[in-house]
Amino acid sequence: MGASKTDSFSVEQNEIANLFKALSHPARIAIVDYLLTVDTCICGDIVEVLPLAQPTVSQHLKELKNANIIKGTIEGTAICYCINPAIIDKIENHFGVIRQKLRNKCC
Amino acid sequence: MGASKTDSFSVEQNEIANLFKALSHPARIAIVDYLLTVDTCICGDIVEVLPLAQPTVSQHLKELKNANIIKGTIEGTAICYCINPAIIDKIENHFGVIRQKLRNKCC
DNA sequence: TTATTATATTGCAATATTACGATAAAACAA
DNA sequence: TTGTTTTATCGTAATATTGCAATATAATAA
Repeated sequence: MGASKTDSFSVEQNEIANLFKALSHPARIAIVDYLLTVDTCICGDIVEVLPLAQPTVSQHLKELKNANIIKGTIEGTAICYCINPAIIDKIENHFGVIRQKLRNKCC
Repeated sequence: MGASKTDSFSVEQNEIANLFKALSHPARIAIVDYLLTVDTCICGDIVEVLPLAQPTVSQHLKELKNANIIKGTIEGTAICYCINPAIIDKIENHFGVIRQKLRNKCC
């Protein structure tokens, strides 16, 4: 076949997998990194920072937006991007739960 | 083209992206979930738990092993799987750094 | 030795992702 | 209006991922 058997897994498992999928490309990690290097939101210079063509960057930004990892607000001709802190909390919490469960185990 | 432009990004960005890629499929999330539901390591019943054929499960386990997220030790005819706590720490730390940086920002 | 059991690998088809040129759309300036 | 700038979308080629039947391998049991 080729397509993931999404229906065979829980909503939670699919949700967290999709979050990780959004972060599973170095260009998208680089975008998040860049948004974190500056003190404010970034208006319209993301394309210049990445070693990729503009349509490719736009596509990566779209995936990060769809995963709710970044938010974009229109600001004149440019678009201002910000990281969504709630999603970072969610992922961090996911690993916190894993850590808790690992404490009760031995390997 | 089609292939990721891996060389254009830093080693760190590729590393963390590969970690997330290993966790970007619901079957692999389900495997990690399952390994966490029991108190000890699991010897040879992962295939029965997942709604996928044995070769597919084997492939997903291989990807988790390659990403260093789980470890497998041969135990007779079966293989015992465990989560690697160090990797969980690494990912959790990654988000801890992000959270710290987010504190200095406004959106 | 021959079974049996558990896991891995091979090969392939279906689908998804990545990248980018060309083009469109949206907002503003002159 | 026309031009400029910025971002999005379309179309398509190259590559990667997913899933599984068939088969191979490895360890033990009889």
